Amino acid sequence: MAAQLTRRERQRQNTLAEIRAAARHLLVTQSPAAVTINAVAREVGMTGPAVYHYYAGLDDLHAAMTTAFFEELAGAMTAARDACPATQPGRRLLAIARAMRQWAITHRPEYCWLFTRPAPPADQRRPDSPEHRAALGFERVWLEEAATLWETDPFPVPDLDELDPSLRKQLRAYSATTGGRLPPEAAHVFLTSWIRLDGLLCMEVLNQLSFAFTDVTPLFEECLREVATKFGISYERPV
Amino acid sequence: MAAQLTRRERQRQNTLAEIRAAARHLLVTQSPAAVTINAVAREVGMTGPAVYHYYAGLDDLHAAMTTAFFEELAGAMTAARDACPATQPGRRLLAIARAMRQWAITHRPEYCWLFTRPAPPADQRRPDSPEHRAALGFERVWLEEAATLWETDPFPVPDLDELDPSLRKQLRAYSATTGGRLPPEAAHVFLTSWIRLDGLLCMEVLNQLSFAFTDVTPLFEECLREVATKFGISYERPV
DNA sequence: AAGTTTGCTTAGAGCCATTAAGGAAACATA
DNA sequence: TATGTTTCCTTAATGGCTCTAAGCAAACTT
Repeated sequence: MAAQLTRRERQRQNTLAEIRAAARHLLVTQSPAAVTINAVAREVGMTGPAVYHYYAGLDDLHAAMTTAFFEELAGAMTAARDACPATQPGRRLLAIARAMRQWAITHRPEYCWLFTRPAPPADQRRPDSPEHRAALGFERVWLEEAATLWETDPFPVPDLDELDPSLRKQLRAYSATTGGRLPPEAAHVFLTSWIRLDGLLCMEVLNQLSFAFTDVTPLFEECLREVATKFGISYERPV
Repeated sequence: MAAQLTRRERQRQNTLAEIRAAARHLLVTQSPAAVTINAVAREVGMTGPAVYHYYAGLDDLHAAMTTAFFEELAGAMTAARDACPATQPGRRLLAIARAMRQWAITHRPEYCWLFTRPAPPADQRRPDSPEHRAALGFERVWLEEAATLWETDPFPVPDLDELDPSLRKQLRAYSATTGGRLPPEAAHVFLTSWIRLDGLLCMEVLNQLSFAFTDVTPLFEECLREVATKFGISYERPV
């Protein structure tokens, strides 16, 4: 399909990627604040205003970075998933979680970027922006596998009637967004597991655990073991 | 003790506080990026360079904000704690956790600020900076109460020998920093509980849960119930 | 009453984002 | 091949930012 592009269009795509790479390089080697139009321009050997021919402004460049990071992260997760047989969604789920942390700690600035980017409240987002679509694609990897697990080998769920009414309502709403693949009570297990894993990861990459921990891996594996229990799958040590 | 200060020194303290207030106002009403020396100066009716007579620069002002936020948060937690009798550390622990979330969601920009401020790795911090001392004071509220609970009514702990060796080592090191008030196995319960509560809070304030939840309160209370179980204390509904 | 400290001012260097205007090269077309 | 158009990039300029330097005036000290 690249061959279908004209020479000019290919050049343009190259430059777009080069600019993104320069921006990422600045993020990783310096800081989020160092990702400026001018600094990026210097990095690729242009003047500042030239960058505006490729990205509409700083916000647009930032959004492109976010999109690229989400896609790369989701790619790492699906790759790890596909290394396990599709007949074992439990193992796949663990593989996905581990790949996610692996990407997060080997690309800490990028993961922090994703986490701390100013996320507007749900009611004022552009659901069709590439950024949002990439974020959805990322979320869906874990969701899809949990749904498959639920369908092939249902895990124990809490009694809906014993949950807080407000929570029940929210779970029903979320269940609907999965097209009913996960009923509300299964969504509860799914979401709380997700929150525990991602909450831990969030604290780790944001350096909020260094007051007590130098290596969070065993903590993550412990968390994973508990999540495995919740999902009714057997925990296996990482290879 | 305020009376012991000269008139000038009192004026100076007033201006320092006024500048901090203006900075906070900008943070809350605009964004973290809006907290600039010039904008703050405008807010208090000075020119930019005048602010440098009060704070050494933007970083210094930011650090002062962080310190003030930590102190206010710790204050809210101790106040809630002291509303419960000291003879019931379990109830106090719950009160502290709820006060922490309450402050976090009523002062969301400030809590995000604390969480996402670029925290340098543990090995390159100034342990005697006001910022660091305030952060310690905040952490200690929860720690002290857990230690008291442990001393008066020890909670169930995991077998140290069954923990990952690396984790064991880290727990021992952390236990030492508590002056031995919490042995390593109790520190494990303490730290994992902390991480679950704070991890959830982190995701909430960073808007990472809005894809599924509009009201995180029942989720937090569920989490608190599990934490209560871990600590062997009775969960009680919030008043 | 004179000297010192303090609190502010303006001026200025050097970043930054962004827009406007224009030149040169590449491409398309007559 | 000559002409027109699109594309890429430039410089210039506006205005915001951090921060330093120099200096004035009021307030304190002696």
